[in-house]
Amino acid sequence: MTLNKKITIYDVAKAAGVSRQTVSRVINNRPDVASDTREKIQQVMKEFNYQPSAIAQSLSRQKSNLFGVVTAGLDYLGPSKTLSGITQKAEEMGYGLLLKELASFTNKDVQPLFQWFQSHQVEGILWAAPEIEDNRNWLKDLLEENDIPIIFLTMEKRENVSSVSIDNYKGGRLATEHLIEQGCRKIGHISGPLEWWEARQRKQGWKDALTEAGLSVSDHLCFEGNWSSKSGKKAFLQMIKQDPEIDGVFAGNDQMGLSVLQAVNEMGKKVPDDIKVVGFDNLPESEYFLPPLTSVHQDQQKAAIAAVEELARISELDFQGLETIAPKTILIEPTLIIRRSSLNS
Amino acid sequence: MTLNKKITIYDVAKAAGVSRQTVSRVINNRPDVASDTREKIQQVMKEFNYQPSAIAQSLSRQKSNLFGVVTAGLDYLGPSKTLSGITQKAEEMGYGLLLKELASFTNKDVQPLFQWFQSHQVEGILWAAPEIEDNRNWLKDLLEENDIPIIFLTMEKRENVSSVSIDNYKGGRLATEHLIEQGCRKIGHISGPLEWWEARQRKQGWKDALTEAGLSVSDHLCFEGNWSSKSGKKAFLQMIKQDPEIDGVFAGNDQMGLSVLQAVNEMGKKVPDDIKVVGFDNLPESEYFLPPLTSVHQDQQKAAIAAVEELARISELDFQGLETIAPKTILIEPTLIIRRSSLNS
DNA sequence: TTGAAAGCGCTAACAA
DNA sequence: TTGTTAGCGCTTTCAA
Repeated sequence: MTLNKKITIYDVAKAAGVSRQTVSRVINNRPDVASDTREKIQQVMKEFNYQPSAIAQSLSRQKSNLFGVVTAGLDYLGPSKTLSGITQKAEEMGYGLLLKELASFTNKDVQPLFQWFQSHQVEGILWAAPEIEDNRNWLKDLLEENDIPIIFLTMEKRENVSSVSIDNYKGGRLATEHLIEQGCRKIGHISGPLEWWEARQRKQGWKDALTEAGLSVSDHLCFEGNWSSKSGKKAFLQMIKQDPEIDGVFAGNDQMGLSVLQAVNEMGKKVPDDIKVVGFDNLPESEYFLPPLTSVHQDQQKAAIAAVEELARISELDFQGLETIAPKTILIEPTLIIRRSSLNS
Repeated sequence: MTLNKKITIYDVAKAAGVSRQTVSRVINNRPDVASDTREKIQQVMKEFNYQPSAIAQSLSRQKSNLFGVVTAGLDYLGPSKTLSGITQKAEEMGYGLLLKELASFTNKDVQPLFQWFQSHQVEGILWAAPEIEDNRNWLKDLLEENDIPIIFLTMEKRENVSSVSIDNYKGGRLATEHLIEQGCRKIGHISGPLEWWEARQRKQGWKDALTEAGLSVSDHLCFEGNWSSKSGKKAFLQMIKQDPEIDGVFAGNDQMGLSVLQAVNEMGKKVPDDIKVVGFDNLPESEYFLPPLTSVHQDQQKAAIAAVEELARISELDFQGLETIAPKTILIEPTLIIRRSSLNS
């Protein structure tokens, strides 16, 4: 009893000797069906291996049970961890996912994307691509034109939009304050690309921590990388040339932190004795660097879960026509994982 | 002219003073519309910001333009690189993607998943989760029951199923042969979990390379890890205890390779002078390990692209009712990236 | 507890 | 070149 023709509700109804509506009631677990009728129908459905068409249901109910997800840079660890959290939570809550990956981080032509989602009747959109440069400029237009609930992961707080972000500023402070506690007095920062909001936040955290501790924050203490190990090394070499007395480095991510470890080693100096290093992201491998790298841990999974929950809440209310949903900004706190690279021996 | 009520083809037709059919023709770029009629309609569509409902189109055409994607372990690098390739290529070819992530690698209850995809009328399925243990046991049942075209990424060759895989066996050989060339005579292997097909393949490549070179392949030369740096270190320590004369290690991935570097260092020995190391995966960071790690590079992007192309081909033919599509197994060749960890100084 | 009729938004087949 | 008629597979009234 397989394939050939697609089984429809009509086939089931006919075989069970009832009307399509009654079958529909069974599908939707309505109470108003005689129990023997129900059983009969269920049996036929099983026998035919019947699957109601989600498409027909969506059309009829005007409800798709689908969320749209926008990601970018899936070959990076952060975005895919976030996506993983989204898939798990969405599954748990019974939502399907339509996935789009931006071709580039700075893609600004988001119109087609929204139209596509709209035409597929998604009930909400999870925007899980990082905020870079002015790649949120379309937001104001969007808010007027678009009536699909949307939630952003990782972006600057805005009053009229819901978002869930890791507190990168806090992370920057945690890292820097720790280095200060460990006795560092000249703490450099290798930032991510400053078009990234996250990179700017981390840098600001570094800056404020230094200022509060009464330490100097001159420009030649911060160099910009592009997240890659290669760029981190280059930035570090420039930095150490400008100021050979640097005794602490806060790297914008672990990859750049890794290359600092390498560069220090090649200079014939020692981490942590001569220079202490802290990274960001807490890669699984960081524990195995030489020496193991202290790092700021951000729980992207947690952020993703919060985002899905909030979106479900919003879209549910939206569906019921309650328009008065106040946008909400959720911040997730990072934590510092301390390892040898930053500790006095 | 935004939102409020959803604009349908009917609204457009009325406003343009034509029938819905004619509008439909314009939507689908049919030639048989007078050019002034077409312009008029297009203008109305623009004015109303009209978007045809993909759901209604799917139902009517019996064609969704959607592929289903199954992934697992998105927080690992491999699966997300693969997924990234899939999204890019699918986008390029005009397919949307419905995404599901398996809760665990060894999930065997795939029935609901298939039913869900089926109910959404996906035109094909990309199975991008690794083959582990007997998590392909459902294949035989599936092939009978399921009529959706499906293509697997990374699995053992099977006559009746299409798949695209990296040639892991070849990768294992490349790594090992390279170590032999560099003069190693006692080459150990730290494998991934042997329930993984990929891990078994890499190991077999190692074994065969040794055998062909006339080197011994005793059991205490291979230990099993679980891909993590931690497990790699443990495996290496066991190995070196059993046979202190080991002068080369082929690690099943770069993470485990990394911890071998660490462990050797802690023993007071040197890589590559005392022990040479090769990894697998060629992580971006591997270039910055101490010393930089030689590694087998697998182009998952390429595999993903091939898979999408093949699936599109199959599903297209399938849609036309041509049932005679011979399953195809595509193998992608890995390459060896040579760095200091394996070179004579 | 069940069924008939209408409709979700669109397209295919046929006529005009 | 355009319109009419019938669906696609299901759900939602409303009536029986």
